[in-house]
Amino acid sequence: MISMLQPEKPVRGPIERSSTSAKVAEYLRQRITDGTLKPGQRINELTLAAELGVSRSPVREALAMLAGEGLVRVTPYKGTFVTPLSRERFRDLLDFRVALEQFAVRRAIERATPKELQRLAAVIDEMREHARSGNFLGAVESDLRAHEVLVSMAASPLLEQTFQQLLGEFRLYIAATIRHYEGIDELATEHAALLAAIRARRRSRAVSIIERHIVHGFAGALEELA
Amino acid sequence: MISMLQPEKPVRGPIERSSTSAKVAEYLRQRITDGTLKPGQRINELTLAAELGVSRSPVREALAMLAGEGLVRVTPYKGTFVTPLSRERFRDLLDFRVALEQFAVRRAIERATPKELQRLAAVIDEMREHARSGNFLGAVESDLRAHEVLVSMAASPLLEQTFQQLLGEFRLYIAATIRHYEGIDELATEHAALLAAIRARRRSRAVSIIERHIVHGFAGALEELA
DNA sequence: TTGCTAATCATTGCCGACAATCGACAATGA
DNA sequence: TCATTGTCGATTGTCGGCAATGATTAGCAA
Repeated sequence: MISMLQPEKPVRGPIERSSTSAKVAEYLRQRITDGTLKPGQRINELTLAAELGVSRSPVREALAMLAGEGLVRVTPYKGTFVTPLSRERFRDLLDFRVALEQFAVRRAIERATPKELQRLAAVIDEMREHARSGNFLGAVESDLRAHEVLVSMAASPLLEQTFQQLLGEFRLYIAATIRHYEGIDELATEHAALLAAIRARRRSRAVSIIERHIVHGFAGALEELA
Repeated sequence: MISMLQPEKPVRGPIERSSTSAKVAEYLRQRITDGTLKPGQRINELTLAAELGVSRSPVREALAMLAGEGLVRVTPYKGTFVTPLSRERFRDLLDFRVALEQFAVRRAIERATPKELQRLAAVIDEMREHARSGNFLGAVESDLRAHEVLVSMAASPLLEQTFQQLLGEFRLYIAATIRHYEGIDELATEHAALLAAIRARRRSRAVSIIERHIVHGFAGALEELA
């Protein structure tokens, strides 16, 4: 079923691997971050190869790439496993994400263009609209997109790459704790406040808003995990 | 010449790939970070495989892992190349490194144990001794080790992994600009000041010291690059 | 039944070979 | 002279197979 392979996502890090293994890698990223492949689950090379209609070689290369990105763990002769969840890991992800986004905010204040700020505003509007109409998942997606836009405003490829990687793993936890999210109505409000602080170039205020937004937003999820 | 392969480094991220490809990966990391393989240089799979006495499969898997880590770039049917240097990239590395280490400093102030602080002090002594005896490379290595210790004090696996990755690429630039480093005598002094600030739990002071230390230390190198 | 040992099976690690593609150079034509 | 096209060698991408390792289960003895 080669048709299951998506047409090689154009924007995903610096990699442009030989279409086949690149497609397998992208396929696996999808399956991992959307929860089809669960944390800790084993990935059988032969099964996967048959499923995608390719041989094991590109599959193994794809797995090696994902191992390099940290999405899976490989134990020699035992197998490849989706990186498992843990409360400590989530705590670490949260803390590190706060650090990354604070950096993003500081840089955004220095170098964001009006156009980019406008784009962020548009995403926030979208978020507000989703919240108003009760579209829970839509609001969460908009929230994530807003964070991506914020990070892109920092104009740092390294930050961007690191954040994308982190966000991939982060989605695992979002998927696993989705029921613990409350107060999506506040999401847009908080983002709007952040945007205002960035526009006003109020560094310390913006930095503390983003921290509160992230920590507060996932406090419940952290509490209920394992 | 299988003997050229190092005995699978135990501490290097989450990976424990099937010894052979893991060894090849480690071998390549060495060659890349010590400058034997220069930025932009092509890596020939067949040559490398023959050189190490293995087949192309583990070589390709190793290259895929390094691609995931960002050390090399793969272009389909054209080849694998060591990630090239650029002034913009160095600028980005510096900025991002500052952000990471500032995070590390803040966390270290909160949770560093006396034992860890003592270990850092020992490395600084070592650094001072190297500088005094004119051991240039030794002092630079001690400096890097001090930064690693600092980062480890933050007790954040994500930070640690990200920093290690960044440091790998950073070494490329250090190797390329090694002649532009002056004032190694000040290195130990600056680290000592940082350690004192951490011990005194003076957050903002420690954060600004680490920033100055990094930015100032590589200003000359940045200037002279390309 | 329980615990240990050994054989069996599934799965991964590695290899050699073949197909696909690229880059360079020569041949052709305007 | 220059651009275009065709060919060839080199290199990469993929495949199927075999060996090595780990997990499972069957067999046996206490």
